[in-house]
Amino acid sequence: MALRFYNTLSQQVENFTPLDGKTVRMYTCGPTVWNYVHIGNLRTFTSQDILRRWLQYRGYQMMHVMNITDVDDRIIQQSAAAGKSIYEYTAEYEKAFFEDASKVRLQRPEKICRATEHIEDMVRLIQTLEKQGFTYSSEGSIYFRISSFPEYGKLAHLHFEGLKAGARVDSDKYDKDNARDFVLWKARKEGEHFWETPLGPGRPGWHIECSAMAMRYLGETLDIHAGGVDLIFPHHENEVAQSEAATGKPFARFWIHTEHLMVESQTMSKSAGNFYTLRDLFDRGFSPESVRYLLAQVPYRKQLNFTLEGLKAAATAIERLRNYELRLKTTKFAEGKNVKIEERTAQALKSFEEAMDDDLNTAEALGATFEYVRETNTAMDTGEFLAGNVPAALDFLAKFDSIFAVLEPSTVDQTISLAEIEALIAERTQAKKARNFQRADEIRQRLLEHGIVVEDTKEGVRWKRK
RNA sequence: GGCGCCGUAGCCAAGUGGUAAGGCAGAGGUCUGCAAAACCUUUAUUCGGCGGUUCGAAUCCGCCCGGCGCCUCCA
Repeated sequence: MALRFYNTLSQQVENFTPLDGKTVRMYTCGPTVWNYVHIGNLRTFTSQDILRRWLQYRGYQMMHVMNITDVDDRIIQQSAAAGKSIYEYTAEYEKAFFEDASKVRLQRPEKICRATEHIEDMVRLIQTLEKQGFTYSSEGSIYFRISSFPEYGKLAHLHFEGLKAGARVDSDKYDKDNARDFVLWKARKEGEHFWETPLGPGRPGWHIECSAMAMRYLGETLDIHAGGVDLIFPHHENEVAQSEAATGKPFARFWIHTEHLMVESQTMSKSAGNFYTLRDLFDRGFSPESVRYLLAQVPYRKQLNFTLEGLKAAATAIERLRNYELRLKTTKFAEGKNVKIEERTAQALKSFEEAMDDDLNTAEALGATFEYVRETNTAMDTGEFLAGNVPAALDFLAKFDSIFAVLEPSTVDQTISLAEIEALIAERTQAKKARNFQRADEIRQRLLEHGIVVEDTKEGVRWKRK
């Protein structure tokens, strides 16, 4: 079966191929850098990371653009409260975002772009819309007239015909013809950051940045546009309207949206305030890999219930995979190659790939992986697994990790050197030979304090980092 | 009111017409000086409830119950 994704636009799973057959041009809505990102944000970014990793696995080149929203109402408000310029204020959170992103092993998009550095692109796009009659001005602000774009609502599948203008929204405080019209350019307000432009002094509306930057770097029609489900309306809907009104071409072929997560079965939102940041979880002793694993294990289109118990389970599951990898790398298997096991390895890889091709079914992909691990562990116990089977097994594991990226431990104790570890282990082996188990256990305990676990196997001692 | 999603073992979760993957936790066992690791056995005759369609349904249809989302800033 071909690679396929659920497309919000069609509400169906569709086969995916990039327009030019080679390079996937993808735009994702990045963070608004007004605060630390929380795990809800990270779920979306992690699912997009899995998406881009899988596209690359399938042989495509990536041209992935992610924006940084560094000017909006909250930023203006918060920076003013902190007595900083918006640039000073957002620099701190942008830096924190990239630190967090790298902790959970998000690949860096090919292009990162800041809204404040693309004001000219936005102005030009607004001018194009003005010339074509899609806009109107009111008190220095410029609005998009949704009644001029008949397909408005096609992404979010909302139908507005029956609704009276202003029926649901308090339109008094806006100088809009229709309450659902949205602002492209906001007139300057006293004390607020503004740009002097041909449109007059002011700042961009929220939606225009994504259209302007996406089209600037990716052209008028993107292969994929992704974000969290809450962005479908109005953000993405408005992007569709303004972009397609300007170009007359489809803005994005695939719209891929990640479901929200819940925390301990409660809804989570910035406004509700019940959210964890990555830093909170590190403080509780959880590793970045555990967070990544937990976020990645539930398919992106399903709500994920984030719990601390789930994080512990994730940590244990990762341990199991690491132990398996260690066993593959350290065991002296009998010579030869078991054909049945080679076939089983190929089959496991195929199951893994088919699961990922199927709209990124990570749960199924993990199932295929663990099933294989259990079966080959058994084969190792019975001696059926031979030295010649190791390369293919390691290859499968490497492929798994090229997507999930959890096998490499991220915390390494630097207070003890390799030489010291080896020396202590040698001493312990001697102590054991002399049946001085007290000394042997003492050494094992001491190493454990450095996060090193010593294991006695049939073939001798081996150690690993916890 | 409109649109959409979900409800599978203690927890997480796959499976969308052919007789319940996987992970974690629990119990027992093998191995071990003790551990660790690994393996084995065990844990849902059943998939929110009630009807219907079918040779056959967790999977399709109807109704009901429960949870969530969007229609307003939000990943």
